[in-house]
Amino acid sequence: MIKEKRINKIEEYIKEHKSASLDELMDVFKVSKNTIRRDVQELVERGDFKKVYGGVAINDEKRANLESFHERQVRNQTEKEKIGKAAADFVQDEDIIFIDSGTTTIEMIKFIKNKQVTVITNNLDFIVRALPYENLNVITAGGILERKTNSFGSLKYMDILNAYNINKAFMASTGVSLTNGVTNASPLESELKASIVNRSSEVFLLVDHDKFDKYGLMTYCGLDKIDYLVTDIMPNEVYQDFAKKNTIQLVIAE
Amino acid sequence: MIKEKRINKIEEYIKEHKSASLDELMDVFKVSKNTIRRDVQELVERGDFKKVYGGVAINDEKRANLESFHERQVRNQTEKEKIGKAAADFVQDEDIIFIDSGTTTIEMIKFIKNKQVTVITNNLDFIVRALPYENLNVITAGGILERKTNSFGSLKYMDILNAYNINKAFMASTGVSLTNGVTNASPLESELKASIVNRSSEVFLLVDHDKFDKYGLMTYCGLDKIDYLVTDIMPNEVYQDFAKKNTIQLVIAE
DNA sequence: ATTTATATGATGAACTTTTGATGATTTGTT
DNA sequence: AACAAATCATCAAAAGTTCATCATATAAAT
Repeated sequence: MIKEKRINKIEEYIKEHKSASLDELMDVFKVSKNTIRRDVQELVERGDFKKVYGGVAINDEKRANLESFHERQVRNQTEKEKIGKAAADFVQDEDIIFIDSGTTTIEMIKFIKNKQVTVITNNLDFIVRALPYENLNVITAGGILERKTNSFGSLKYMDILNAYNINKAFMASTGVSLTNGVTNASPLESELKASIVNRSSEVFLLVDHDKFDKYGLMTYCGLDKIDYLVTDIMPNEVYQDFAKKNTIQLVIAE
Repeated sequence: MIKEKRINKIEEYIKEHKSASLDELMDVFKVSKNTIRRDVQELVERGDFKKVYGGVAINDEKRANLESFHERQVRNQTEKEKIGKAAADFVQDEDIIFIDSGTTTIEMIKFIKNKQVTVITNNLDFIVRALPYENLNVITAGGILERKTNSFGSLKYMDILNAYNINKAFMASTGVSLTNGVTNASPLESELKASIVNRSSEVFLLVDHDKFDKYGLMTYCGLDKIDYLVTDIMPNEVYQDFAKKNTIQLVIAE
């Protein structure tokens, strides 16, 4: 087994057991104590763990932080990345775009990070991941931090949205259906989303295939308000017909 | 299988397993180690992966991102932490406080993380570090992301500030002097800061000793507007006199 | 069908990283 | 203070890498 893999396994092991002695790790991974020591040292330097005499333990200060960023989006990762890429292809230099909260929309960062765009977003993960790329002009309307979605929920209609003419809005949703339209789970965010959809010249909806025929607590716009529906699998005929009738362009990623 | 397809499969494989040894890939994809090596090299050049000894692993760019948060403030760390603690001692449950941007104010997080407070802040580092503590109700006015300070610079007076009656404002400064008052370097933030100082019932200024008798680009309030001056070394008599005359309470940390 | 370009596999020499062993030093416990 | 365990520093063997070269196979273009 290569070192990298072993270190990852050790990381998992410690996370599972909350702590571990060096002898224990030595026994489980069948390498010398010396090697374990070096591996542990590396893990400690990465910041998730702290060294204790004779062993290693999780550093819970940073733990919660890291997990919220690292381990969150896993379900359908590759699909989401594909959808994000397909959507990002529509972004051009000088655009003023809105990026909704959600795990699909955040994947767009990888594909627009070198473009010259103004991004308006309430998505905290996106903001943090945009930090290294100075060409991205990032603006947020602010509001109350919602930890469920790592986003800011607006209290009321925000002035900042009036100041910018949003070109393209990239929206997410917890469920899409013909009868209930585009829905999400957070009342605080609905008003903002609805307002964005109305103001943006072009509206993109990014949803993976298993969001169809489902719906969440609040409807923030009808499906007919969408201009581009970006997803990973061609939806059934009912949606295809609806798209044709309402001039919604279906974009199937990859 | 065509090269492109194989490379994509390898990409998926590595993503799924977090890392892989060359031998492992050789075995799975039934090509020579030489080819695997070339494929891996290409994947590494694309940026998502890094080469490790004996194999390849995912390039955890998120980790680098987070490091920029943790490793940034180093100058006068201990002093700043002390000042942060001294200031945090004034924070009580149910307070509505404002936390300014800056490396001193952010230290307060460690000492208020278990209190029941509403925090209004434009300090992005603070927001991120407050994520794990659900008892902290975090609100931001938003605005344009300024990478120099990792904070949001407001465009204009924000409604959100009217909605909350800020109890205690914990302000930072790049320089303090009797003649120039309390100054900072960012024009975008000055207006917000001035408005906060006016609205908050109690104003705390957190500065370490080497900020005295210096001044920055913009003055956002006179020194007399401050109610508590929290620092690490007792300032000279001129400041002591001024404090006495203007009922400013000097707080010397530790 | 022939040429051309690209992709692959095999080999070997020089080089680098990783590992476990050893012994000296530090740290925690009684 | 005395003891045992843990850590650190150093070193040589083992495993892995890089690079160049060459032969072969496959795909694309004419």
